[in-house]
Amino acid sequence: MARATTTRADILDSAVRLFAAHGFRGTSLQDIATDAGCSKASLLYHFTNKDAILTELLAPVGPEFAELEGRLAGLRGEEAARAAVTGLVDLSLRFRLQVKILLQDVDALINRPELPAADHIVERLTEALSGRSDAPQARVWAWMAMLGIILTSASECVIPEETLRAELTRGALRTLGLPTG
Amino acid sequence: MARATTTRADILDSAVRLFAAHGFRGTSLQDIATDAGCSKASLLYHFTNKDAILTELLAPVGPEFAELEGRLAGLRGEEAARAAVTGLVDLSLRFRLQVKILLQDVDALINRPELPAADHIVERLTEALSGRSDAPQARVWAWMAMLGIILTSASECVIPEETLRAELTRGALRTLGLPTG
DNA sequence: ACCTTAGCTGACCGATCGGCCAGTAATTGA
DNA sequence: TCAATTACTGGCCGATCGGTCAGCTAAGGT
Repeated sequence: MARATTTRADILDSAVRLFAAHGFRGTSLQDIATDAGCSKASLLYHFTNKDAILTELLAPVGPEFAELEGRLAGLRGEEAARAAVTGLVDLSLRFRLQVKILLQDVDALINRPELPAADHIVERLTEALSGRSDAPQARVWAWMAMLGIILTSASECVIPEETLRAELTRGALRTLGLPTG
Repeated sequence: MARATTTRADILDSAVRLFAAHGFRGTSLQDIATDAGCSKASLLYHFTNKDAILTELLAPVGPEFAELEGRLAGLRGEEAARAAVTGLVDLSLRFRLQVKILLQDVDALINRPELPAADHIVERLTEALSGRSDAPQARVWAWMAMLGIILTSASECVIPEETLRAELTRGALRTLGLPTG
């Protein structure tokens, strides 16, 4: 019988927190080992290499995502769209730490002194929507609109610029609950 | 009179493309120098260090963002929200390469084999919205909704989960142009 | 013709990285 | 009791990183 050690679980716990805090590349094996209270060599005894740790952390996401895709295949039109939205919301909330790993490197760059804090724009948007900056739904919509605009513009390169400009504006206004007139 | 050399401009041109393709950390000084057709030492003759290159690339974004914030300060309510949206769309499209730098590390992680390609869900959403997968506005809205959900969920940690779940769903449905019933 | 300077380079440096390996201590089943 | 296995470690390795430096070359001003 194997001894009831918690080292392996400790490593995974430390890794997911450090990856989420400093990014995958920004976290060294020594960082993880120190945080987990073991040696770097012990870490590489439990995992073949650094990548294997990330792989194991992301492993549960894949099948769940595939299941959602399978569910969508049997649906059409508005029903499919609604299922996709609720499924994505559910997955995003259940794997928040994993998503935060993906986001970390973006944060590190967005918080550079040459760039303005994105929070300022979100704050303005939230105030504009609610008059008060602490209304939860206004904050969520403001974040969604801002991230939707900024990140979609970088991902969608095949669409003509004018079309993209018009549709990004329409989509964001609708996200905020404003008429697209 | 100084000689009309293009090395400095070549370096900036190579850097922005390589940063956008492989991320800041994923691009070495040697990579940039090779692409620009000069030595690494020459690169460090024109720029004090690696960070200075990124700083210069991001420099034009800051003032423009600040100007947008200033414009928003003089507006209220729906007018402010509309100005924020059109301003954000404009900035995002004008600094697409810079935004792509921020996004690159996310792409590198999202394209791991354990994670499903996000494009699949976008494809399903687009089909659900339009019946045809090549309708430009449907693709844009699908991307906006997906990125809005996933990334907002990681950014908004203070809001109670149930509120977040409800508002993410409402916001995404509105982005897609669907009733939030 | 000569000096200054801008532009550029190869060689090198210390630090840090992921990863390897021989060896050790402790627990286990026989 | 003892060999085998598990868990773990310190020390080391090669590679790569960002960055430095002395020195070369050629263009310009005088």
